Amino acid sequence: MAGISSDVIRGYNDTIILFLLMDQDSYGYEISKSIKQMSKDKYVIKETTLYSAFTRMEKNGYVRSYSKIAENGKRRTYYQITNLGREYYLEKCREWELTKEVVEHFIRN
Amino acid sequence: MAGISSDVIRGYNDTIILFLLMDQDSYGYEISKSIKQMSKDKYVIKETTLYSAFTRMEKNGYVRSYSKIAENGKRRTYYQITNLGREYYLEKCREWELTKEVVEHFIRN
DNA sequence: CAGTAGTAGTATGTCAGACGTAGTAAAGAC
DNA sequence: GTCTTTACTACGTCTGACATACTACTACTG
Repeated sequence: MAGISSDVIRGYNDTIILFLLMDQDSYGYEISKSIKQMSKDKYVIKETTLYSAFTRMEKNGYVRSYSKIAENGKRRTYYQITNLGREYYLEKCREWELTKEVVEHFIRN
Repeated sequence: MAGISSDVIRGYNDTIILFLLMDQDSYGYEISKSIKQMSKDKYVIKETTLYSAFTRMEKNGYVRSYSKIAENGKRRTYYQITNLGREYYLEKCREWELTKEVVEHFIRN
């Protein structure tokens, strides 16, 4: 078992992305690199998963997007977390604690 | 937030059910009661989710089913975990530990 | 100077798991 | 004699993740 299967992390991709937007705006490629790095290569988010998460979260009002020309002259789509996104993130964190507690009753080490 | 949303636990329903079959054979209704009780009402599995998990796991060779007439004279479908099911369960437990480690990097308390 | 790797995405369609709704049927509770 | 609990089955829908493919520009590499 090299990495993490998608169904396990399902429902937490949004949370992970929002976490990375808490302190500064960011864009797809950078976020995917951050996830890979922070998880020590244990989780590499798929591009399509990432970008569809952005679309969904923008629709839900958790993030806002804007275009910016980066230092290298290339256009990038940046994402900014909204207040609603921050609330959602914190709610998901509480939910995670609850889930963890429940699941661990059924795990044998 | 009363309970746990389905997408969070997704991918762990099979594991939870297999855990409850580790020590003795059981059937749908009993398993659903056990989950509710062990999670202190924090997680109540939907009937359709439970029974479709049985079907899937039987197809995958993780459980075996047989009909039995219970004390009360009613017919019940019992499920028994297989060796493959036990292996799968242990693999999911290891996966859970890994997932937990990864997700917690992105959770703020 | 061509080819490859990295950066930064978009488009389209498929699949699996969870769930909503509904229905069946028999036993026990009030 | 109706309501609740027990014990399922059938069918259709939705969502998130993913496979595949494509665009386009930059940097490096031999």
